[in-house]
Amino acid sequence: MTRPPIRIVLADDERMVRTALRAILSAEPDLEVVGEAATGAEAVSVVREARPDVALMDVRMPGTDGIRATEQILAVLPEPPRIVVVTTFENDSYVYDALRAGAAGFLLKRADADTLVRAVRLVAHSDTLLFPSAVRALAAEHARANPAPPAWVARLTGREGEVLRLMATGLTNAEIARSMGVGPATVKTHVASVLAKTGSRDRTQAVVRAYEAGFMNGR
Amino acid sequence: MTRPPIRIVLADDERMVRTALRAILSAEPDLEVVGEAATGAEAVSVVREARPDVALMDVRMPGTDGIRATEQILAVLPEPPRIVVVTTFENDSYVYDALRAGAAGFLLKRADADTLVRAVRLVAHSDTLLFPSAVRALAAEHARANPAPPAWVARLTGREGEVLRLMATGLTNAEIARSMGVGPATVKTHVASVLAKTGSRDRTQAVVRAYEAGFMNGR
DNA sequence: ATCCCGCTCCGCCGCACGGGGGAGGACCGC
DNA sequence: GCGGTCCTCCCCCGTGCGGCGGAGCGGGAT
Repeated sequence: MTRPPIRIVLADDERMVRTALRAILSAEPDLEVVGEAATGAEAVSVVREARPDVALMDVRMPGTDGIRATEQILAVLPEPPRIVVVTTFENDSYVYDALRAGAAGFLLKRADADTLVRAVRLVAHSDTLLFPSAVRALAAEHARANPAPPAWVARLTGREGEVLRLMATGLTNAEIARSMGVGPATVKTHVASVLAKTGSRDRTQAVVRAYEAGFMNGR
Repeated sequence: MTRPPIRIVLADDERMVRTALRAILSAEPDLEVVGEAATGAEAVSVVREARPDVALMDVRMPGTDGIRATEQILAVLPEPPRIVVVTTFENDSYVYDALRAGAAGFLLKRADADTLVRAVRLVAHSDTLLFPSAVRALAAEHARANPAPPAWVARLTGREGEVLRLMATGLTNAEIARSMGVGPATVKTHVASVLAKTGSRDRTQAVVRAYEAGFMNGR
């Protein structure tokens, strides 16, 4: 069962990293590096030209980063490569973005050569492997849970934001006033502004908007 | 580089499934089925005896299901096997539970033999593979985003639940009444019950509770 | 047959809330 | 200096909301 070699594109802004990766991967007979890129934009065009099976994509790159490049590749190409996103720290928020962008895999730079090779073979050969729709669903849920905040969030002034947060904990105007150390009339003014800017008629609607907008994420 | 064979335990309540899995896996020289179990409890004891490298765990089993068995195995054994959870439908809520329980992999029953074998080799050989802490973090976030609903959720009657959902979209009592096809007085009664059962004084507080309790997950 | 519960309504009352005004002071940029 | 924004606070008024008590009706349990 001899398969054609796995075609790989490397995208990393540091030449040394690319060289190291190429050395590791080229040592395997079934792997073949067919292109390199130093920027996100370059990665997109190189992938479009070389049509690899797998792309190793660094997150931090000048210009368009690896995440955006991943999005663009998956959006543009009809049969995109499996994209493995590479980063240094595992607890990066990049992880979520990478999965959401459609990355097939996620790899740490500190990974040893064996792990790297195995990961490449894995994503290349598997149509749907270990975490098929599961990860996708989790990432989608993450996206649903952390949507892009609406425009009105930015328009809220500092005080109005405070008031909205307190509103969204179920406090009355009087309680908010005490909590903020101002008069009730002031709170009423801020509440009115919040209602206007959020397009709500109720404080209840404003609270709903706050939650739906992810404004209350983090207490 | 000849390694010792990968020791595998199969846990599935259907004998035919176990037989089929054993047939597929035994055909590979580097795989060895060292035990079978038909229930979750049995799986725990068999794994404890046989000390396999990998356990294929069906979710639906009489008594303790695969998820609980996974939890117990990982909690009890010092060097637990890599557990691959097997189920029929990929959009099961089991997926989240499996990942949260600490399953190393997730496999669909419709997977072909090649995928199955590859998955087993994969989880067996990899200390930390493609989605190391990423999946764990996502699953943890899922757990945080979907906490166990408070007791009052169960106490709500059907109508009260409907009213709460409509409240939590920012509707007034009159609008809820129209939306439900009942009189405003009826809605007031239900609202009062909801406030009492949720321990809220406001409709606003009730809405907050609804969101915090994950009551509004899914629009 | 009885009780309990859920769903459906009614009236009355007090009040926090929201709308519509206005006003003064602090800060910033042109 | 002057306009703009933000924060602060005031009054009046209408009303949606929530608390209280009561009532009829149907179904399931005992």
